[in-house]
Amino acid sequence: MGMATAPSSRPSFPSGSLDLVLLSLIARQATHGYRLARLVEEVSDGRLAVEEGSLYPSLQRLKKRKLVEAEWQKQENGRDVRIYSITPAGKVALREGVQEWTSVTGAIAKFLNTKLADKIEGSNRVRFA
Amino acid sequence: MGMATAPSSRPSFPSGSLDLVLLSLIARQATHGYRLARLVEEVSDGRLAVEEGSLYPSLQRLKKRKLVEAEWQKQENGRDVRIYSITPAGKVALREGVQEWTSVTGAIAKFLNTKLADKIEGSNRVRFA
DNA sequence: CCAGTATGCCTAGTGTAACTAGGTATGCAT
DNA sequence: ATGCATACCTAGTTACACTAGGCATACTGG
Repeated sequence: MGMATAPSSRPSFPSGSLDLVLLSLIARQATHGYRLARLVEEVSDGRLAVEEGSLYPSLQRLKKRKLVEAEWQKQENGRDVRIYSITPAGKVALREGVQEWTSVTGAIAKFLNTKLADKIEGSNRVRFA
Repeated sequence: MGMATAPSSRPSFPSGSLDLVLLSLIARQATHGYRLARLVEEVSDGRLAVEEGSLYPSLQRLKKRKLVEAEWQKQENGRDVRIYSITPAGKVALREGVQEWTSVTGAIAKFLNTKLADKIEGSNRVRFA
């Protein structure tokens, strides 16, 4: 309590996944931050949302790690937007990151979905109780 | 140093997943903390590892939320261990948590795996640039 | 004309959770 | 007796998603 708390029902990005999701979007098409936020909601059918306070820091992290480049561009509507595009290093990091993420979430899914009874019962390999 | 002691690049749990994984293990069989750590490594074939500095705080969170109960028990080998078992509320939370986790990681996987080209190209629904 | 809304970018501060790096203690081998 | 595995715990660090603002421009309706 106290704070604006317990918004526990709001879907959020598990720590570490946001950078990867944004990088994957940028990899397919260079765009600006605001549109990335829209794409996240659109592609996930509203199941995910990036707050701007998460979005821009994430983009800065990607930029600092040289996985993306940023460039100011003037749009047709006259607005100046920062277009982010992926770098070669970004493509490598994306591939590795996806693999890592897939591996970890796959392992976690095994805990959450599988019947582990046999694994646990047959666990006399583990010598204690 | 002691035990398995991960090479520092060892994959870690995305934020929020550890409580869920531990709860799922406890749900199948009441056990103590140290064994949970072993089970995590064993079941995940070494892809995941819980450090003790993550393990015990996680168990305390679960206990505080009344999703598990803890009880000191003497083992055959003479050691006193804290046995954690799931509560009815824990079973509910586990079911909901798994569903939530599955939904979120499923949505994320769509970004990471799918060819989004059409989705993005056909994005004139989004009226800007 | 002016208000409101959507677009667009940014940052300081907060809370949480996984981790680092210790500490304590016992049982069992060597 | 010296270490090693077992077993538990906590203080402090770090990373990051989020809250809660601020700033500025374009377009719309009244």
